[in-house]
Amino acid sequence: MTREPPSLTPASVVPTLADVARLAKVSTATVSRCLNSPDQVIERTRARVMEAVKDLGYAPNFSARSLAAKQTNTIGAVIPTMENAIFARGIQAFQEELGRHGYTLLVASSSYQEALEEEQIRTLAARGADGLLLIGYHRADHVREFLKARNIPTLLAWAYDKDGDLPAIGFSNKNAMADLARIVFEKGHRQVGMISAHSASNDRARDRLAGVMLAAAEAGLDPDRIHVIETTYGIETGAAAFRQLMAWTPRPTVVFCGNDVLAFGALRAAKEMGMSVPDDVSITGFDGIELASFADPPLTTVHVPHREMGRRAAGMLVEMVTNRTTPDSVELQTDIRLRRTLGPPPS
Amino acid sequence: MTREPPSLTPASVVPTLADVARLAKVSTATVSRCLNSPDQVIERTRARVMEAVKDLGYAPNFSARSLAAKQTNTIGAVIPTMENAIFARGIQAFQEELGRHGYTLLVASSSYQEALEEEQIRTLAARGADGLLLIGYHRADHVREFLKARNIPTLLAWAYDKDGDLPAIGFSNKNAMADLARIVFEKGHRQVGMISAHSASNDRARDRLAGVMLAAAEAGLDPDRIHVIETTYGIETGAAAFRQLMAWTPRPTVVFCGNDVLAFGALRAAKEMGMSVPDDVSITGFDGIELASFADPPLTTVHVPHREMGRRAAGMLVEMVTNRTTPDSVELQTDIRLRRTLGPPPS
DNA sequence: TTGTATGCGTTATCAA
DNA sequence: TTGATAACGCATACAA
Repeated sequence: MTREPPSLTPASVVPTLADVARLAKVSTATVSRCLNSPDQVIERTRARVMEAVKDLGYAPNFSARSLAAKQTNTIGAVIPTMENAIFARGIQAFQEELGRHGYTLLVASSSYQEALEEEQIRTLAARGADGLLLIGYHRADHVREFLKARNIPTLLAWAYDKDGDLPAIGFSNKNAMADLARIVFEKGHRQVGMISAHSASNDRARDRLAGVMLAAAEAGLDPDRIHVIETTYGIETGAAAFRQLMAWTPRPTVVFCGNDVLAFGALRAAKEMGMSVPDDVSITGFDGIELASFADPPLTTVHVPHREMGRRAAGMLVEMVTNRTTPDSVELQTDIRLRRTLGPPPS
Repeated sequence: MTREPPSLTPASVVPTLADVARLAKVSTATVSRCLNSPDQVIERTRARVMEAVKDLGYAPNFSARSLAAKQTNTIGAVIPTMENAIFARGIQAFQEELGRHGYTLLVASSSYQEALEEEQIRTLAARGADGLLLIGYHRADHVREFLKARNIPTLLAWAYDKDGDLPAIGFSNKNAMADLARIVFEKGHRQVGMISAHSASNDRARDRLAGVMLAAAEAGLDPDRIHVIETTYGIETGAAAFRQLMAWTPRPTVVFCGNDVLAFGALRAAKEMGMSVPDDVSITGFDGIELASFADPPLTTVHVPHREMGRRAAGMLVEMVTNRTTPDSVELQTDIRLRRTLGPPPS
């Protein structure tokens, strides 16, 4: 290691504010102003400073800036998993819009585990996230309190409840699923199966199930006749659940799936069992992933505007963070995509 | 705004080291040691400190820690887009493994635009990312120099070149595609189309194209007879490219697609044109996304171990960051999934 | 409009 | 084993 000279020159590998100030022959305060509120400094000196900035290739040290300014320009998001295309898609749009506002995204994932989500929330808070995006309403009380205590602007997505205690952007999972279920019951289905995500710590899953139940009740169906299997996210698990459902007597003529990936699994299992969809059994999904229309046969599902949700969530959160305001929740519209996996029950 | 008392009590909303030190009646240095190198402090005092930490719900301020320690425990990644399932999947695994090592992931996306990627790299550097994950080899010289100058450990993924100047974990896009193409040519195809991602700033796309060309040459095909269309990522663009290709004379009997999503688009277009796959035309993909086997008919493609790549990339990067070492590049194996979209050419 | 000086919450060096 | 105390790089209140 060679000894460095006493730093008359900008010797360091990465230049600092002081280096710029020295080169431009101004104080560090002026340099700082040039970068953060350029209008507060006269044209002439600003030009000089900016040139020094460029010459040195200076970029502000983020940690120092955050420490001094008490804000990180970072938004944290905790999602179940990026492997789920709907979150990947929404988060991508979220991140793009965040970028336009000068914010950076810090993502963490919970793998659908409540305890992990909590840990991630704390981590993001410790990292000084200026705001947080979380999925759905379900959350332990102490987590809500933590959020309150730290006073971190928090927005929920992928769910909407006009009476929720935190602002949200999303849709009514219950109503959306109920709308689909009504169409299904109108076709005459009376033997019903459902493959749901684990609902214990997942209000979206619960609400979708509730939607089916609601429509069933309206159609005069005995809720006890609806056989529900809860399983983890995945094609294989969806397939396994479908097989279980088909062993039930009387055998369901329709299987509602809590999301499109589970539906893909059900579809595969049906094919493997030699069943024809929709002649022997109808299958529906939820989410409207792009590939749903490529299934064989194309999948009936509820389409959700994931990108729009992500994009607008970013706008809302930036607003919340910059103005310390609490916006009204936003309800997005979903729409039903009727495709060939849904038909009348076999006669 | 009410005036705060001179802070005899831990008045602040979020507790600091000093608060903990005061409560535990030790110096801040000791508290810091308890957290970072617990073995340097005697059991008795450590217990006292830890209790204070718990009582106050203290969590270290990340910015301050980073500033003082000159490391952020953050790894940055710039990917084209999370909407591409292969990156979502790989990054998810990357992030999980990173978490196990105590690192946090900062993701940015370039939307497949070279200039944007550069900007994101600079942003991540300014944020003090301890290490960087980038996709593929293609990069402007000044970006490579920037990385060198800042001395940021950088790992490349989704590509492998034993002579590359930066360590990488991935596979040979050229060889993988050539292997597939050889099988295709053995089936007798002589009229060839290819739908490729834009290759100007994308070495993976270039290499896949080169793979087809290599196999074609081996099969004694005139490279000029291979019609290539470059397009942006997406189902619709894939479909449009396919239609163009089918207008070519003589009409291709096989269409290689640079990735599975483009192949899905080609499949859709074929169906819309009333063409039968593979009787009228064969179609192949690349990536092996999970839903490829659900296409109608199921898609022949090259399967890449995305999760493994992400997971191991995390391990390598952490190693690079902690030990300031440069690992050997790792070559992963891909495998060909022959499915029904590939058949012999129509007779 | 610009400069001075202080503080942000940690880590780390050096003594004790 | 522990405690003072000086960085770390920047923002900002206050002064000039």
